[in-house]
Amino acid sequence: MKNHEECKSHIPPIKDVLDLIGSKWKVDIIIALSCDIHRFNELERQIEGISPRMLSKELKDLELNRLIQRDEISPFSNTFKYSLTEHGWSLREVFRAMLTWGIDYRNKVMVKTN
Amino acid sequence: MKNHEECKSHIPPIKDVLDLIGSKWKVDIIIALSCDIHRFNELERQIEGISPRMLSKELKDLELNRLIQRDEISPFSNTFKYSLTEHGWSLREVFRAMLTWGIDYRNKVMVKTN
DNA sequence: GTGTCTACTATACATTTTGATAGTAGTATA
DNA sequence: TATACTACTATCAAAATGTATAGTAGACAC
Repeated sequence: MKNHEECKSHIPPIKDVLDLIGSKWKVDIIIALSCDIHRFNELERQIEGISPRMLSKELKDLELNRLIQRDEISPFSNTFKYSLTEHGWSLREVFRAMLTWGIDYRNKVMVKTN
Repeated sequence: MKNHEECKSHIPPIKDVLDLIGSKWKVDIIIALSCDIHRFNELERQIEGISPRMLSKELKDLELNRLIQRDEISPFSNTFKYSLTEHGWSLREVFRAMLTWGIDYRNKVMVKTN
């Protein structure tokens, strides 16, 4: 990398990604959705330890940021489904890079920060 | 993606990455180091708003996780330098993926989560 | 009309993370 | 010897994040 201003310009977009997917349950949710789990209760059951409050909140964040969308399954049914938007799917590349690095790291290093 | 167990196996390595670089100042620090800024005071000056307490803590986390290393510049000098290890450098790919996605996202969407 | 399921919301609390401020030990400089 | 610089550490407060628990409103099943 050349000069520090150029370096610095990389920081905000990278932090955006972290803001979007960095809270405790977002990765779990996005991966579940990418794996054909769509309804609130299904997510609640698949994601061990999550409370409805957190699930609801994280879903809302993701929806607000257009990574997922919420649709009624059929009118008057009180059932909804969540699914990844195109933006959400496009995170695949980021996840793949993290997965590759993370697996490699686990094999080589691994000390917990806290 | 095929079955949910396979999906789930992706989660821990991805969360490792987030644990390692997800706290408030880690990206700033790693990018500064990748850009030839090496000493405590230099980092303190370049990274706007960071307190010595946080800088110290984040450097220690990163060192503990072998993403950076700390070396004395010369013996008895009370000056040190921090630099990326090979593991630290290997994050480049992850950062590149996040940067690309982040820039694209900024151009297309962008609503703040909180 | 009672119970059950879905999809949540509300309230309060606990924990974690970050910030503000001041201080310290060692070396170098005038 | 006094001042300043490097590289931190300590203490406490504030803010952000997450948890526990209970409750609600609509639909459906018997």
